[in-house]
Amino acid sequence: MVSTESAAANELLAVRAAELYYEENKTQDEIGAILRVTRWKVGRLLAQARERGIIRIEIVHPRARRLALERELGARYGLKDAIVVPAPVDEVELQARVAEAAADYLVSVRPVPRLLGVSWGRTLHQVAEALPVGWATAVNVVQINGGVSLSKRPGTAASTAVMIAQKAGGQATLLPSPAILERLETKKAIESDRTVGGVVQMARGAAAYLFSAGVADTSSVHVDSGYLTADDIGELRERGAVGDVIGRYITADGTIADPELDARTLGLGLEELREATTSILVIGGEAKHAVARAIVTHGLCSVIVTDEHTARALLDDLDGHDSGADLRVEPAGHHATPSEGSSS
Amino acid sequence: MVSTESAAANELLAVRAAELYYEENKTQDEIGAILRVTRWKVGRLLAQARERGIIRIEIVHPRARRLALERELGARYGLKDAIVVPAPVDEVELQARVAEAAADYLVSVRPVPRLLGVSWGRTLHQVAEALPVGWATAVNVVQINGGVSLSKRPGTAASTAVMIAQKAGGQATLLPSPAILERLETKKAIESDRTVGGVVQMARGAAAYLFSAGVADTSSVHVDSGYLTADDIGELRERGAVGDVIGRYITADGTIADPELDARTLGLGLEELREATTSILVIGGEAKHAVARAIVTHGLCSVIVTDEHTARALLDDLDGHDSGADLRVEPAGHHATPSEGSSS
DNA sequence: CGGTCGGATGCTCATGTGAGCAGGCGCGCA
DNA sequence: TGCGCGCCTGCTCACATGAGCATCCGACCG
Repeated sequence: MVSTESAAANELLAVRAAELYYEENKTQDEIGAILRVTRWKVGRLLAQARERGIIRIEIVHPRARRLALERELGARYGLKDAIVVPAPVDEVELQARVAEAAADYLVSVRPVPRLLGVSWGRTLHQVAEALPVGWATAVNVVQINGGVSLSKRPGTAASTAVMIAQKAGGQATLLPSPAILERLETKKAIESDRTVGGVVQMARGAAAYLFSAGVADTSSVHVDSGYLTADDIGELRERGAVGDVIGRYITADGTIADPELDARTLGLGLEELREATTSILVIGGEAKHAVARAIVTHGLCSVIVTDEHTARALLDDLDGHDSGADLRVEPAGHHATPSEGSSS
Repeated sequence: MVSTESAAANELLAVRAAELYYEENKTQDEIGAILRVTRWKVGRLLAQARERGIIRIEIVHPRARRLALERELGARYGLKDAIVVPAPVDEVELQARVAEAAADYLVSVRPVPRLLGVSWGRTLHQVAEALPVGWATAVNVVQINGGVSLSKRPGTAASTAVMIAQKAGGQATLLPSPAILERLETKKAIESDRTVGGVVQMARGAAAYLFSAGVADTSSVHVDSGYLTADDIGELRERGAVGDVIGRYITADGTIADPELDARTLGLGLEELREATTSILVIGGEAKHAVARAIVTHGLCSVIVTDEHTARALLDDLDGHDSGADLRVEPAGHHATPSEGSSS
């Protein structure tokens, strides 16, 4: 077969052309002279080499992004925006990068929200730290779910909201209440208290929300903080909980795992999150793929900031995961992205 | 320090620009619009990103080459040509690629040698196999050092020369003699035999030589073939031998390790190799760095075909090299390579 | 044997891109 | 404060490049 033979020869030519073009910075014309082909053919060889993946261009930088994945994610789940950072091998580094990216994104959000609702946790704390002083002017911050001032961990809950507000020269309004109350009556009582209910009311009016999610396991801050026991987590998992969003445990279906527990959970509800125009989910790492999937497939966020592994996991279709999305992978992104990207 | 801050900002801009340019195929003008800078600045950011190594362009293909290393090698050792292939993790694969590259090179040698002198060994056998049928027309081949027809290995010695000749539609002239004789007298006697001496004489007239080199250890084909014992190798190593070239063991200084042994070695001498206009060394793999160095530093080859690790080892300067390798790695290559490469 | 089709080839032309240069800006130094 | 000095900016212009098109060649089929 002559065609096979010439195809192989062409591929070799393409490799030589690519070397001369990308490594030696020669012009296509010069390459043509060297390889004894016309410069147009050189151009075609190079195009071919790029298509076939012979040439790999990679941007190696901690702040690099994965725009292709961002587009795919956004298109697949109808997000307003998606930010995907390359995943380093180191989990700690990964969390740092995601947080940094979230901070970058927050800075660039337009219009600048006058009031920003935030949850708390390890991730959000890192985001707060990554924000530059003066990242915005006069942005007030309100805490959207009950928090742990009692935690032994340095700077959780309150300090996160405060730091974000401070760095924007705004006021922070905290939610002075536990995340989960032991008795429903207590929760109702505390909720009706002006200082608590008022904050929740204020949170409902936030122009944007910034939140993360936790995994339903014993490493959760809820266990650390004493709101839940290992047994509680065990039961939640039996009910299909994959993780929590602003304190509320959800299943892969995006439904509340334990309504009774949820009723005792104080703060913004999932509906408010779903209906918000800007709700930014910051989430990264292997362990959180399941929660992340639950959140994006059920419209609980309009923006996601994550790492490329999580992004790919979200785009990979898992054939059989009961109840929920039954996604099917499309070959590749031929999405003719008509709109210009946003995020600068 | 304002400069630090703006430099960091610039770097981020460069990263964003690179992403949009290389991953999204946007024009510099478009990128300028997105990042709110002029298109000239975008051009400069991209140039900066390339310089700083933020953008990594790699050509992933088994037949790819390392032109930069080739140029450096050629310049450093005054070679006519150097062929460097990327090194895969797998040693077997590496040998295959080097052999393939050597075959490619041989095909492209101009003027086409009417008579080609070849040695034998595992490497050269692979080269012979990698040559396409009809790689040249009417190229005759002559064996340049004594060979093992007796070896248990399939297709060594004779078959290598024969295969190369056959594929070029030429005649192969073999050297019907052992590589190393036990007694000097025997060697002299056999050498003076017309059928042997004539071949050696013919070999001296070859227009080009193709050869590899062996390591001075017990895995050598010389040991396998029974020409040398493990003890012989031990003694050679004590005398500083790093390996053999067409059957002759040399030290890192490029001198004959054991003159007495060498006198009993039949075939072309090192001087003939050194003075040849085209002598192509095919060598790859970790173990052969020392021999390779001895060969190139002492002008025994005019062309080298190797892998990138070997190439880098050859370019790394070792301060004190007294026979035993005592390598010292230098930070990186800032070697200004002034001359344009040759190899087509 | 002649017709037709698909893919590759070499071209024209519009656009994209890099080199080189004048001006401006901020910094350091007196 | 005033005066260079060097770096950065935005520009012109020449060149490199990719899109689109007419043509050619070989393969396949009636």
